[in-house]
Amino acid sequence: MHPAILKCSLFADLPPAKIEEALRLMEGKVFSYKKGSMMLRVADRVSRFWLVLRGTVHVSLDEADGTHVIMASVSKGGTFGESLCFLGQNAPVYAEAKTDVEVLELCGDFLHIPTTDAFTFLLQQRFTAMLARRALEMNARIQILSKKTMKEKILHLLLHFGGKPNGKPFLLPFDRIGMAFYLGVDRSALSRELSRLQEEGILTFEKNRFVWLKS
Amino acid sequence: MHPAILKCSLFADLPPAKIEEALRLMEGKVFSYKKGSMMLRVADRVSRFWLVLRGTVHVSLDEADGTHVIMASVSKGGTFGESLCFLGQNAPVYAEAKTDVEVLELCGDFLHIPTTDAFTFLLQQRFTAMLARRALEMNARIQILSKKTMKEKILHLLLHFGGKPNGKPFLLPFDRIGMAFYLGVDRSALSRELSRLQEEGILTFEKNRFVWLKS
DNA sequence: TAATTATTGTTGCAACGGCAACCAATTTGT
DNA sequence: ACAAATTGGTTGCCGTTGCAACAATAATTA
Repeated sequence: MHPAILKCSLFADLPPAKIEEALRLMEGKVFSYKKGSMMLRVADRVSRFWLVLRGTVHVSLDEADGTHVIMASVSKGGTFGESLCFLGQNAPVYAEAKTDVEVLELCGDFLHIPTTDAFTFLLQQRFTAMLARRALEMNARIQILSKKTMKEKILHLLLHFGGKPNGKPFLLPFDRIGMAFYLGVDRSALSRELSRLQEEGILTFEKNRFVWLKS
Repeated sequence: MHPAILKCSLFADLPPAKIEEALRLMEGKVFSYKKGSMMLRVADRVSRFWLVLRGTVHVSLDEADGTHVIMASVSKGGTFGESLCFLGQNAPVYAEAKTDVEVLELCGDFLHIPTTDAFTFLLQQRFTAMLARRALEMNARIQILSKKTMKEKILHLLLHFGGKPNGKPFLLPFDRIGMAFYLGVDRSALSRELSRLQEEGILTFEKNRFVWLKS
């Protein structure tokens, strides 16, 4: 039983035996991918979704003009492909192992079968809740992306992931490139602005460890 | 039977009798609100969601610093509050009638009851599909918001809502303010850039009617 | 019809931030 | 241990765009 499984809201708080049962129901299989390999290609029909057990996966999209857009960066405990899986759509994106990764592949077929079995229904409910939470999460990102200045974007991101400015250090789930991507800004410009914020005495940081100084 | 109901994927293609049945199941009630009135306030417990029958609703959020952020602009056939409703969360946002509106209020309780009734299950499935599609839709918006230049944002928005550049005029579901909001840019800067695109011979427009000129 | 309000387009100014090029430090692989 | 690759920070340049103020229509209301 991999600990990352419990980080996913689908399986959180379930006793091991129930997790086994869930994995059977969802035909859970573990796969390993080498850094750089694809676990989902554009136009693939999606009928499963993925839970990342180890490493980082980038869900990306190549546009007509050749630009490469990272839609999501998923690491331990995170999932991707649920929406496409439920809809059974062809993928408009591809998923690439950014490091060596281990993923749990889950089949969504059980979501489309009516049931009165309490446990199966619980999993269906949790899946839908996951989609709902995902929508709220994306709302938060849209809110950040809509900010006009980089400073505002950064401060909102830190409040969102770091909670209240109470002097306690906290970790962001991004490296600089990932952070720049999430904010929709240039990496070097982000470094510049972060340094500026540090000079202003608003916060300090080192790598992805941040500390608020004053509110 | 209001025609806007059929624009919603929950009810699309259902015969009138089935729609009646669905509305009974979801305790559908029609409400009218005057322009400027609130149909959902911050911190309200959400156990219903809404389908807009007439007019436009803005889902907004007031931040600590006093700024006012429009999270969504919903008009005829559109819904809001589904995610919060399913999760039974308290609203982090409020919903305001931007014009006089008529909305259909729907109760989400039936979503949490296991069933083998084919029709009830169909509605549950459609609701989940709605959340999944919403996530994909938000993905598209995030993709647009992540563009670095306004020109790119505009062109992607138009491709997204107007389809292929085939010389046929198409309508955007925004006025300029709404469009600027969706793109996360300043309204007047948007007007300037649109005029520039027109000068460059890429497209023509008048109000919210646009035409691609060359690919 | 006159007055008011809403909507869209225009422009000057200043600065925010994208971009490229570079360096330093750390990590990875052989 | 060494080379190579990755990651993060710095800086100069200058184009893009936020912002404010205003003009011109169009739509609404008295």
